[in-house]
Parts: sequence; structure tokens; C-alpha cells
Amino acid sequence: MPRSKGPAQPPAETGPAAARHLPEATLVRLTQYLRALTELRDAGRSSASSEVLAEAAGVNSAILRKDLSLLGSYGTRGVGYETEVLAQRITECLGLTHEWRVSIIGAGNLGRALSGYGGFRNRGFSVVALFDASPDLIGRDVNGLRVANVAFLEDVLTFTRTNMAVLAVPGPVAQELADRLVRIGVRSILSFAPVVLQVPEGVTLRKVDLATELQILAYHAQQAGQTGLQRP
Amino acid sequence: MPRSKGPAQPPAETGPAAARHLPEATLVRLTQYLRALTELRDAGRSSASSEVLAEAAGVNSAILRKDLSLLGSYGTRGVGYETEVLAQRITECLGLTHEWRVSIIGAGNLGRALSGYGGFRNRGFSVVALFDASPDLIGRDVNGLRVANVAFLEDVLTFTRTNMAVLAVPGPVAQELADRLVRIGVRSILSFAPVVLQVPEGVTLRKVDLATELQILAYHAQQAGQTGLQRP
DNA sequence: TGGTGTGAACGGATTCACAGCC
DNA sequence: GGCTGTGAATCCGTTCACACCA
Repeated sequence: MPRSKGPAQPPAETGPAAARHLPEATLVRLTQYLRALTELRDAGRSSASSEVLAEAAGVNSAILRKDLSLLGSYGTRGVGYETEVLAQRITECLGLTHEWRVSIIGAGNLGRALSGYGGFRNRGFSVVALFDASPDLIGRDVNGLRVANVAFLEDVLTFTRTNMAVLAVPGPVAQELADRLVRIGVRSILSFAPVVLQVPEGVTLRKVDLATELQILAYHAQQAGQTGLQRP
Repeated sequence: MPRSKGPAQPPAETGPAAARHLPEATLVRLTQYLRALTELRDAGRSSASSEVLAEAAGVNSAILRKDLSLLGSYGTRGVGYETEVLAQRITECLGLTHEWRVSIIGAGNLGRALSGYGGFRNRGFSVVALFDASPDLIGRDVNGLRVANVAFLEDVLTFTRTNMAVLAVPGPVAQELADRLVRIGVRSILSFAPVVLQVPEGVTLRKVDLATELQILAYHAQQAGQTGLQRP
């Protein structure tokens, strides 16, 4: 579509590239669309309308169309979106065609849970190493991985060509480990440690905080005056 | 709502209550301020400026002052905020003075990790039950809790007076369990299952999706052209 | 003087509504 | 007729800048 002006078209982009900068909120939803598309396709649907797809992804259809329009025109008016084509397009956009090699630092309960999480392998992520500092854990087999000594972190990250790391360690040692990760060249870190981490520009850090999640639930429950089980 | 105009002042609120409706983004930061305040207080600081506090919480000071102003005036001009007083105020606002009784559904790696997570107990959450469907797990002791049979979910939730639940179960059974939780009266659910869950109005559902987090990291890494370790 | 509290400006994201295409 | 794609309007959240106060 030869859009005249408006929100700055990427000037004559070749191929199906486009999508320079996707808003964070859109990114989150794209991953949901991707899952919904996979389910619909596996259920034998070759196409779906924005209404159906939005329902499956748990969002409203207006925002879905808006999001998808950022990737370019991949729907057919009067019909909908081809599940296969669109899934492929989103996969490309998210950078999931590349193989991501993930190391998990910390082989406690959480680290072990993550290393066995099936949702990773399905989506282009391989867990290539699992580290701990405890002699009780080092050398043990966890989900087919041998727990490595975190003293050799740098060597193993290099050897395994790790390009993404998950921090599942206690708060007090998290910053120190993040520093080591950054120094050896890891630029993408997901942290479960309940502390504020400082990383230099150019490193992407995401945080998941379990206590925060419960605290926010508590706020909403309190707001609604729900202090116990609410029989209907 | 008869909103007159402007940013709608709560008309003449009595007592230190106020704070009808805190924005979601503010809630997330309040939990960060709370942690930062606890650390500062434990380090012996009885007061801190917005600048210091923001630094400790990993945000900028303007948004911190804005957030805190929503709770009422708790700072002293020229001085800052009293750590003790402010921590108490935030604790109240978030509804953390009440005791929250959490049941965890699913005693796999993730469920076990969560049941042992120290960050909960410290913040007014007690894990009161842990469930699973597998005969291999039922009856086993995990972090001082006996794994209960999920067949008796309703009875145990009632007995333990559970008012918050965490779903750490495989996707395919998550909706069914969410339905049972809702039916028995649970109104606050945190789900780790990688599926879209439907819950009725009045039930607060939060989702943590590990695959989504990695996918978003992948996007940013790809944007920056980082496909391997980046030596400095 | 130093630092809070807050209107006002700004920017980003969501919703609305419909033109345009199949 | 049905559904996408998208301007316009709206809502929400952040940043700015400064009046005001201890």
C-alpha cells in the first residue's frame, strides 16, 4: 500500500524485512500470537481471522491487527491470516530463526526447573550449560546436563558458545556473576535474583521477580476486600 | 464515574488512606521501593532522598516522587523520606499487613523451587500447601510441607484457609485446575503455565511466562546483531 | 539551600471507527 | 458481506520544571 506520509515508512525496504523498532508491549503480545498460531495450526486450521486469533491469544482484536500491521500486511481482507505464514513471519521478527544457546547459572531448585522446562527447546533455545558453586551439585547430572563448576564459568561459556544467560542465584552473588557474564561477552541476561542489577549499555537485562508478582496480587485482593476464600 | 475534569482529586479523603487506584506500573515500582527501603534501613539509614532511594531501586527520581505522591505526603522537603515510615506506608498500601496464605499447585521442579523460595516468607506470604497428582510425589516431604493429593484440592484449600494460589502445572491441565480454584473461592492466582487462562470477572490472574522472557531477549539481541559472545 | 510535591507538556500505547479490498 | 489495515481520538504513564517548604 502506497501510504503517502503519516508514521514514517521505512523508505523502500526490500524483502519482507521492515519492523525496525517494535514497542515492548507489542513484543510481549507477539510471543502470545506465536503460541496461539502454533496451536491453531496444530489443530488443523490453515487460516484465522483477527477475532479468532485474538481470542486464542487472550487479547482484543483491534490491538492484534495494529500489532500485525507493524510487521507488514500479512492478512487477506475478508479472510484472515494464514497461520503458517504468519507464524513464520513472527518467528523471523523475534529473531527465533537463529539458534540461541542458553546457560543457566545456579542449579538450585529454580535452575533445575528451568533447565528442564520444555518450553525452551520448542522455541529455538538450547540449554547448553548449567552452573553451580556447591560441591554437592557440581558434577551431578540434571536433565542430561552435567552441573559445571561456576569457577570455570568463562571457559565453559566460551566453549559452549553461550549467547544468553539465566541467573538463578541468590541475590548477594547476582551482581558479581552478572559482571562476569558481561565481561566474557554475554549481552542478554534474564535474572530471577531479587536485587537491582547494574549492567552497562548494550546489555539487555530482563528481570522476573516472584515476590513482586505475589505482592501485586495481594494489592488487588486487598482492594477487592478479599481476605479469605470467597464462596460463590 | 462523574469525573469532572483535570486529574481528579480524591475529594477530602480522611486519614492516611487515599490511594484508591494505583496504576499497575506504579505497583511494580512500589515493590521495588519497598525492597530498597528495607535494605537502606537495615544498612542503618533512617532517611533517604528521592535521589538515593531511586538509585537503590533502579529507577529515576522523578517517577519515584510521582509514585510516592500518590500515597500522600510522606517526605520532608529539604530532607527526604524516613525509611521506616515510608516502608510501613507502602506495606499497608500493598495489602501486606494481612497474612496471605499461598497454596502451590504442582510439585514438579518449579513448584518445589517456589515452595522453598525465601522471598515469600519475608514478605508476609506463607506457603500452606503443595499439591501434585503424581503418586511418586504425593506424601513426600518438600521444604517441610507434605505434598498433598490434588484430588483433595478443595478440602485442603478450605482447611488451610488458602487465599492465593500459584499454578505450576503443565499447560494442558492448567485451565481445569484454575476452574477448580475459582469454584472453591480463590480470587488471586499466579500462573506459570504457558497457556491462556480464562477466569471470571473478580478473579485476579497474573502470568509469568519463561519462554516469553527469552523470546524478548532474543529480539533485542537480534536487533543489536549479537549472535555470539561479544568480546570487548 | 536542598529536596519534595505537582501542574503541565510530552510521548507511547490502546481503542475507535471506517475506508478499502477480497 | 466480511475482515484487514490504519488514521484519529483517547487514555495512560513518564518526564520536565518549578513553586513551595523545612
